[in-house]
Amino acid sequence: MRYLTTLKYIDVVAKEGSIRKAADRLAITSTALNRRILAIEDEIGHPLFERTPSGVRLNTAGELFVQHIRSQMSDVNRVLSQISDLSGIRRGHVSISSGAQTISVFLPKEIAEYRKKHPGVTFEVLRQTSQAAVESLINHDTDTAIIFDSILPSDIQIVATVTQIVQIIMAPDHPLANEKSLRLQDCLPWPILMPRENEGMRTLLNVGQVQKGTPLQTIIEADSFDMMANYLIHENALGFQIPISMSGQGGIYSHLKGIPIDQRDCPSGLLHIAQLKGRVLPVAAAKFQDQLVQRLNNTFPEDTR
Amino acid sequence: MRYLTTLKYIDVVAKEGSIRKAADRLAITSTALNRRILAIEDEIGHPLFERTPSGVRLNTAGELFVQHIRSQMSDVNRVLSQISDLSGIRRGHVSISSGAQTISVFLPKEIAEYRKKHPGVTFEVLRQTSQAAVESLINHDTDTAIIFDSILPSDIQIVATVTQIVQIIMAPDHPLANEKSLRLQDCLPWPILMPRENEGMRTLLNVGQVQKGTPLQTIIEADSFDMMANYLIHENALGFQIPISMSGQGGIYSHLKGIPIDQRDCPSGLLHIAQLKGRVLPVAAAKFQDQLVQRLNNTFPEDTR
DNA sequence: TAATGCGGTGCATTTTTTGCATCGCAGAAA
DNA sequence: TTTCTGCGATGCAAAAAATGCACCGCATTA
Repeated sequence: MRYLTTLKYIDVVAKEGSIRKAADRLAITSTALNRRILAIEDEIGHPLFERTPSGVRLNTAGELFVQHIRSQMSDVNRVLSQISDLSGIRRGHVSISSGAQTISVFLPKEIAEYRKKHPGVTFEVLRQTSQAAVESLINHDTDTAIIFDSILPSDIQIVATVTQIVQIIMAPDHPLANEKSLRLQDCLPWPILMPRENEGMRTLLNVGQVQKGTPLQTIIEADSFDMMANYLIHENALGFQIPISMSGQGGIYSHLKGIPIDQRDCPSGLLHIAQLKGRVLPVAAAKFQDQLVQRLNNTFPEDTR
Repeated sequence: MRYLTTLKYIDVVAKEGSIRKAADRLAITSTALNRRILAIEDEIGHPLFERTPSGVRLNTAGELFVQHIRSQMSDVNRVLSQISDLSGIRRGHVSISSGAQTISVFLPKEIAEYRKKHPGVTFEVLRQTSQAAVESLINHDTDTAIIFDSILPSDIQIVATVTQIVQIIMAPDHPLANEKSLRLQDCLPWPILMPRENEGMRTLLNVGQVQKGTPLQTIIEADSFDMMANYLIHENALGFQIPISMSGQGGIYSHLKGIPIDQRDCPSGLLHIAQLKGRVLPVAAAKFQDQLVQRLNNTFPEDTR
């Protein structure tokens, strides 16, 4: 969209923090870019950027304006895809923020299924922490997010929520593999693979550890659940995972055993589907989100609100 | 905003239904305008207008796009006024849809009070029927609306609601002037001034008339409540009005007597403050709306939800 | 059948945008 | 300290885009 170029330029400058760098990325001269910015600042009657010796930085007005720009640009895309829809074929692009828990098993299956129905739709999947996912939603970088966390800020709209009980995973020949439920004490003798601090699950586990003062022997801290799962094949250690990550057939998790932690030791977590509040999603994204919500509610119906 | 010119042009063309007329109004040549439209249609990859021998008309894609345009333009204004706010003074513009009931007494008072606090804010008041008010909200022609009607479509967000009992108004020396409450039967002997069909109040009165089969002697049908009120000074007739229209001191209503209709004959009406659902209002409009809501809730606290 | 009013197009002109060379300025490096 | 580097801003000429004029083809209407 030609009429959005200036806006796009401003957005890039804001992101790069330098007119020259942005100009480089946009394949134009810094002069041209600089003048466009001066022109629009003049039109608004208020500067948008603060000039520093090392570049530019958004001021308050700029923050407001850039936020507006992003919302406009994503709205244009939505309308454009709606218009494309009129010709029959569903085209579009969906971009998703996902936690490490759902990205490897759950999401590929859902995307594949959606693309069977609408081959014209393309996807973009970002693996992010909860905070990063929230930021991406706010910046209009992603349309929808799957977030494993208890609390979300108020400018995020929660579209669906299911409860996920944390499970302890281990090799199938592990001595604990036949228990029905495990307490944290039971894990003390074994080496532990722990999710990293900024993963939502770690928060839940911390509750248990702090409350009970249980000193788990953490031997590996990682932000990849797949890596941890694969490690369990080689050493008789214990890892953590939530049901949704293990739901698919095939893959590493079919060779592992998962046993729920006793609720007294570790609260169950909440898995949310979320989007930016008040935003109208592009058709493709909205439909895909619908599918996610339905799948979640059907797969984990125990959640009674 | 220069980058919005093309959008603005499209909006005008859509409204005028003709490129040449629109070009005239925009003070440019039809050629230039025509080419801008062709260019953007080309860019979108889909025509926005249907060409007829007598002009152009929006097609479905166009409808979608124009709606988007309007929302963009009003959002720009909101952001711009927010940016102005940063410099201290509150500037802005509020445009209001109002029914005939509130426009002459209630609104002027509220606007005057608001402007005492924020002299930089300008106002635009449209006297409209409920349906027209709803349309104006949807088209982003107005920011907020005061609507006297029972049901509103779902794309309108009701911000506040108060109950208004219909009153029968008359000269203070009218034989009925000392009653505490009146039934429709009591009005039969007197000439009646009736609001027009598309006023919300008429709907309420119809309920009573149809139910009871009461044949009122309507001598004047008008869409101006002020006109009807002024008429009552000259003939011993009866008119209708709701409390909010009479609340101010001074003006014609201080010389008239208002007596509530018995609830069995005429249901009480609902007065709503409403806006377009999902829309973020400009600061000035939002603040003014807040003031209206507070005033309404304070003046008519009987509404207990 | 002529006249009117509509949107679309070729071409010259005007306006806007861009790129190049260059300035002044403020930290970083020597 | 001085030098150097990288930043945004600006004057000027070239390139690109938007505009206006004259005109076309077409459908409706008087």
